[in-house]
Amino acid sequence: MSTIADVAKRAGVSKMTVSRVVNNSGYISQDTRSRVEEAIAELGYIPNTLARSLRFKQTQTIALIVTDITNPFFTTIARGVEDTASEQGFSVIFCNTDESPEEEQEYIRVLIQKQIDGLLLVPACSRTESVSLLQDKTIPLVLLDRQLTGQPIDSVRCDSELGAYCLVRHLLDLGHRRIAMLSGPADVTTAADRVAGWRRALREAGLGALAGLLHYGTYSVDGGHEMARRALETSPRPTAFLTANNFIAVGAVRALAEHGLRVPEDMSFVTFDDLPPMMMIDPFFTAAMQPAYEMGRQATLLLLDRLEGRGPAGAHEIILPPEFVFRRSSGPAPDARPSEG
Amino acid sequence: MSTIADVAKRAGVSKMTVSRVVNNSGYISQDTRSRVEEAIAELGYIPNTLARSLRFKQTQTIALIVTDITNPFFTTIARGVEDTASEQGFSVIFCNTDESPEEEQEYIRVLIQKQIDGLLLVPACSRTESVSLLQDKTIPLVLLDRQLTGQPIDSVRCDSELGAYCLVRHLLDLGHRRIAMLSGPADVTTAADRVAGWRRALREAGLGALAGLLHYGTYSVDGGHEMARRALETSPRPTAFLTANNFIAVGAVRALAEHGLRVPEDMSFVTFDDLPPMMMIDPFFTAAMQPAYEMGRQATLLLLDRLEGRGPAGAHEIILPPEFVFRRSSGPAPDARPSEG
DNA sequence: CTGTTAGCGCCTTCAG
DNA sequence: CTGAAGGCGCTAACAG
Repeated sequence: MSTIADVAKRAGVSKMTVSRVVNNSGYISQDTRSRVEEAIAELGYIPNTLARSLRFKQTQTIALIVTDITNPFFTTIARGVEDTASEQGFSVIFCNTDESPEEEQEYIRVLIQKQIDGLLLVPACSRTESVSLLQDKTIPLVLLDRQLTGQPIDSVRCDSELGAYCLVRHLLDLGHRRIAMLSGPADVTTAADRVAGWRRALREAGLGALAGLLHYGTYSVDGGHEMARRALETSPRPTAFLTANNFIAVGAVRALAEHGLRVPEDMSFVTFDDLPPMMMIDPFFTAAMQPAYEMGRQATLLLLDRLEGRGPAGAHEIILPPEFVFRRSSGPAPDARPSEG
Repeated sequence: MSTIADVAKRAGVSKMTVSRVVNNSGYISQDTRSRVEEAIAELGYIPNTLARSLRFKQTQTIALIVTDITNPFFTTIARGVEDTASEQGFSVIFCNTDESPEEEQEYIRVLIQKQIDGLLLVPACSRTESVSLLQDKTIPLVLLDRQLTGQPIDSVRCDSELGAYCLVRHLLDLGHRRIAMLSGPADVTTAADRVAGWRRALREAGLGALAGLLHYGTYSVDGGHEMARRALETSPRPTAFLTANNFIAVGAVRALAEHGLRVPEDMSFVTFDDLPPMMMIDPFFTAAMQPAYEMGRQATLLLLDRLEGRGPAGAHEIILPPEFVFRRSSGPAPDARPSEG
């Protein structure tokens, strides 16, 4: 691994001169410049960013921490982040917490050690311990998708309350009255917001009695499966499900199949997050789609602004609207259907 | 951002003593140790890994470059890599080339600048330019999934030739005789290997005339769509498709639907890579599944061995077998079916 | 236009 | 058991 000193010696100049050539700064005679460039080529010299960062106290690197790297929603966010960051000459370190606050804390520690310039975080829970580390160090932070309790922090998310509200309205319009909510963890803000939207729509429709209709679980296939089983045991049985993310939806559909129930004939179905279009053979779910790529992009732009001391004073909240697709998974409520005889 | 000097001053000791406490090295009296620990806690001191790496000339960081981060096959590999690396105290930088050799070259450059200790690479093409940079610097390299032409390099991959061979045998057993191959880019080794397995199975079955049956394209939904369209124009039309990855499979299924063809009645279908089980409502494809997580894990273990100068002399090739699932997408050939009247 | 000095934060080496 | 000096590779600030 040749260093700037090796190049300098070979070209018969000082290290400073080499540095100037490499960074195109200051005045250099054409003659020495080409001698230096020649030496660089001969040695295959590649500058050491570490040393540079040590001087500049900045690494041109940001990190993105998500809770589940297998979820296409988050990989799409990741693409938005990566594309936007690299446009501006920043590298991204991706981390995956598996929804564990402890892992999150540990990653944040390591990332601070690595001197990242800023962090994009999908928090594993709404508690605020892990980010206090960052705030002590005044490392800019932008929250993605989920919020934290307590003081306001820059954040980019999709309007979950509205999304849930509209999905429920759609079901109400189809004649459904018993609409179960299969949500995420109670201490994750997106789950709480989606419950709030569901609740509002039902209340407005005069359906205040929600006993047995609300279920909390994990944002996973197993979570969806388990909540659906619970929901199917209630009596009278719901005629429609609202699921709070794509994994929950898949788990719930499996549970329905195990019970021999058809969608939408026996159970209508609406969900947050579509399945990845790439992998979809048969588009099926009525869904509130979150603009994942755009969320990643906006969050990165905001963070990079903060790095340069720009952007609005105080915490900035960017809330993007969901898009809706209406497909086969939602149909009329059984008792709202024309009789079949 | 407090430094080791700040802690030293506050504890009334030298920087060296703080360093020894932080790294648990050398002898320290219990008294000074607790004084130092107290100062660390008060200042929220977190060591600067950059400075450390500059001294040690190693960063405890490896990188993984894949060609398509939206493909679940690669994200599963990524999980295997991340889990294994962090077990051993290494961080991972993930990069995405979008199948572009230029992006690949650029990433490798940046990663060398960042002083990564080693690289896991899914090459965008079989040419060898981009990795020569690494070899100059003697940075350990392990290839994943795909190989390069020329000199042998440590690599971990799945047996593509065998996988394709077995899938075609399955189709032959079902009575198919015209089996089209929809493969990836001709200059990607996995695509070539899968073609080779297809070819061998057909040759052994005495079906040497392959005119019009072999198609090369990109590893994408569009690629699959386009190859399937081409394949459907040939006459006589094939009765079965072998697709070289999951995206090609999805694109091909869509093309079939557009032509009003049913699977498997009008066209049988086998593929490499399953769709992600997480996202699957209706398991459908007969597939050769590559052990993605295990590939990531094995590759990382090999790379970490190399970092410590361990492992077999010469290039080490780890070839894992595919697993097979037989599902609804493949059925008897039309003319092999019992007549229906 | 080019070179020298000094220091980013850390740790190895060698004295106390 | 603890500390002082020096250097990892790079560049800003100041000479020349």
